Amino acid sequence: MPADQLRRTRIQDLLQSTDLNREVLVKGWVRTRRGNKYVQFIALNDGSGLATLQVVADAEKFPEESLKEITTGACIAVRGQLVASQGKGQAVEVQATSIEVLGTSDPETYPIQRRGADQKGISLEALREIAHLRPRTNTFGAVLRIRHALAFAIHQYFNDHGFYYVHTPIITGSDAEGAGQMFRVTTLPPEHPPRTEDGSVDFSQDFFGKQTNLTVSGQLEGELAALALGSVYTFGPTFRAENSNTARHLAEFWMIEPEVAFNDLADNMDLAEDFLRSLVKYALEHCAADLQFLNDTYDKELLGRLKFVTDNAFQRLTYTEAVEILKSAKKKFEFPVDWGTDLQSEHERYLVEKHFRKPVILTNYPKEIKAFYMKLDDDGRTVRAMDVLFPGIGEIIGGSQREEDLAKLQARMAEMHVPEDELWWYLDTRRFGTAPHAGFGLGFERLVLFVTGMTNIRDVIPFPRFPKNAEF
RNA sequence: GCUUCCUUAGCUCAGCCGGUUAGAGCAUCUGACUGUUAAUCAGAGGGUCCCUGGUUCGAGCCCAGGAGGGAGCGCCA
Repeated sequence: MPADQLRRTRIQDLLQSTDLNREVLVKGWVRTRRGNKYVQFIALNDGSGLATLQVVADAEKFPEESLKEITTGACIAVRGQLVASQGKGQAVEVQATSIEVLGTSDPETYPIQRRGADQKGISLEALREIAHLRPRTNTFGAVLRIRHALAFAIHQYFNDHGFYYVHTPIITGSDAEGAGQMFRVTTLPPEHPPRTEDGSVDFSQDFFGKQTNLTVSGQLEGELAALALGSVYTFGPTFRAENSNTARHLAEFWMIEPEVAFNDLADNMDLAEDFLRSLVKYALEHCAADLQFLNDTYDKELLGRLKFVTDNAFQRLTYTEAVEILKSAKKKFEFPVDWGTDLQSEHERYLVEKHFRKPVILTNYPKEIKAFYMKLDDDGRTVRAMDVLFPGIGEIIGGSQREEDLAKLQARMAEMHVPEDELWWYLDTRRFGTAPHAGFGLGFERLVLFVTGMTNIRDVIPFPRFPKNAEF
């Protein structure tokens, strides 16, 4: 094949190739270059995997002066022979015949230099300041590949189980979804918005002719779709304008929300558990090298924890049973446990990490501490809610069987001061062919947190959005 | 939003009781070395000690205010 018709090969594919002594073309970013006046070695990475390809440049073809621009961070295209390696660190390498520098990288100012001996390298906090370059690191390459694999596995799971992917709106006309503070969407001039006669902002002149916000949940629209298509799910961005400063919250995050007609709470738990387990299993099977790297680098118990989730049933118990366990626990809690109040992080962590030592599904919470749309239990005190609690993460899933009875739903809305007129379309589902149904929300980044073993949610999304930060 | 800790070279960090010209490792640059792979060895350059004000003969260090960051909590996914 003529050289100029040669097509680029992904480095990951080359490293697994047994078809040696052929001409190849690779393109990627230089991790390191080292050597002497006779031979130079370039470690090249193209993002197709964690491992680098060793490119060998002999001095007879490449005098050292010609390699000046091949510095850490530079982008190069290499033609050469794929050969068995003479060195010990790799099975194959590329003996270069030509190297083209596609993009230089000033070594004095490129911030991601190779990590040296006896030092920790750039901290995750420092990398957050250079989020535009951090995908070049081993850690973020691994996290982003795993994030992709999990997203793919989610679609595959639902497709294989007869679910339809519905696209719920990102801009919503409702501000009564009950899931938190919303970001306003408007095209009105911020300095001098049009006013009505009573002095308030005249949103009838806004783009949509009314107040609009970014969605905090696709659930209500998901319920509409489930009551037509049977089994559906959403997977999209979600926005919360809460001033949350924690390692588990983002202002912009991705949420997966399955909703299934005719499912009750037990079906909902079965779905959540099987779903989570299959996603973890997918990652273990398809991201072995990246997970091994994260296990070795950050958390020696990561792989063990993931395998534990795939091999063991989650512990299911009611809120009432959990309160009894916590009350009889010897541990002194900062906040007292009492039936009717929501569990604190320390209580959830005790149940998951100390008492059961496995993922826990808590159900049947007091109605006062849960959303208006959850189905009332027969005792009139609790609702058919479920929270899935994971070690290190806390609440990874929140869901419920929904109240399908129109009168009971309206009564709950009145109790909780949810305006009926804004949700007339939602109530219509209970007027026309209502049906039992259930669903839940899974925070995608919390799933990625658990699977990667990262400890801050800002490190599992490419460009995190959180209070006081919308750079990049 | 609350509590608490932190901010010194590109990165990771020392810096004693407030006392001369600010320290290390790595990175970067220069040189040496015939296959390296956390390469090795020698040398060099590199500082708004987060900002503002104060105390003091003298502040990286003490005090006040501000900014930014981490951890924990609340809200939740």
